[in-house]
Amino acid sequence: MAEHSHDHAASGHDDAPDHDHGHDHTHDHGSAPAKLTRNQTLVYGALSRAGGPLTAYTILDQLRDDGFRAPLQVYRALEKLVEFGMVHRLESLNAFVACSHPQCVDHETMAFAICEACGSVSEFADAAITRQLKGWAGNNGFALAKTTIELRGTCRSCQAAV
Amino acid sequence: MAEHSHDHAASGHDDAPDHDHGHDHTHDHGSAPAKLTRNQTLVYGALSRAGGPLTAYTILDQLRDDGFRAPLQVYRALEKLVEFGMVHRLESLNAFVACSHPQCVDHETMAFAICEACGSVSEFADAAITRQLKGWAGNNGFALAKTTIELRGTCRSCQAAV
DNA sequence: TCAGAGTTGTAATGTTATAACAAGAATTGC
DNA sequence: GCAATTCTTGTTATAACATTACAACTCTGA
Repeated sequence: MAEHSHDHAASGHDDAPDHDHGHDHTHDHGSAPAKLTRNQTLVYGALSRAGGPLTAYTILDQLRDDGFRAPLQVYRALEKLVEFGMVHRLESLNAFVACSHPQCVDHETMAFAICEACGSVSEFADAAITRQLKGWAGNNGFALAKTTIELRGTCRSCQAAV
Repeated sequence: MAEHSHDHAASGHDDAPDHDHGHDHTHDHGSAPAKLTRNQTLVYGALSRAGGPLTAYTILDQLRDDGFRAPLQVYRALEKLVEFGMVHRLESLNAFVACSHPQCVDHETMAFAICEACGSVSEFADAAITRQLKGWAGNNGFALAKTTIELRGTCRSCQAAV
């Protein structure tokens, strides 16, 4: 797949995320729980360490030593992590990436710019786009549940490296 | 999958498209050729008839009687049709849909609203969104090649049918 | 301790997509 | 016409991505 350089990356902890800092807020729209399960922690750790998109099967391979044997172990963890807003699925890549946004930013209308040369992904939110899409939905009586916005192209550094 | 009601639908021809009306324009950015091959015609016909998204394997099944035996026959035709701008790939569905726009509208920045209840797809273009995305790309030195915008939710008629 | 809910392990299978290779048509230049 | 080239096709096999089904385990609260 290539190098990946995600904005996220390791910011101190090379291991699993420090998921247990107390606040047990209970608004149920998909926010992170107080505590992740072992498998969820392992999968999230793999994605954080990678700093870029990984496929479920790549994650599986990386977690063999931790006892992972079957795809479903990965997919189940990913499902929850996506639900929690900690991980995003990149539809055009059939891959998953750790969310690079600190706190509870929207999570429903993120956009991703995927470099086809190096595989890096930049995650961003654009209020105008969000507004525009919600506007279309409103005008057309469409009850919006989730939005996928993915840009494919070549990132700045890969263009420079010509 | 369910009913599908694509804006496109049959507008006179129930059969393969009338791909041979003379004009041999030669701007090579992915416009339709003067003539499609047999397989391309069959695949495009299946998508037009369906009036909504089909997976490659569904198309394959529909074309058994026409001599199709292997997925590759479908994928190869789809690849060309997408290149020509006559078909779009829906990433979040792993499916394909005939383009519902008459002529050479952008084709690079279409958006799709997919009803999760009935499977219908509405294709639309929004200049403001396009502008906004190109703006982000410009500001971030990202050379934009292709954009995927897919809305998931419930269409007006499916909401009404509660 | 028991019931229930959620999580896990595992095998099998389903679905989507491509690689590799051989052969068949169409186009071009002569 | 007839090569040479190029594009398209057919076919087999395989890779890559994802889910169903079922049994067992673990945690929590009454």
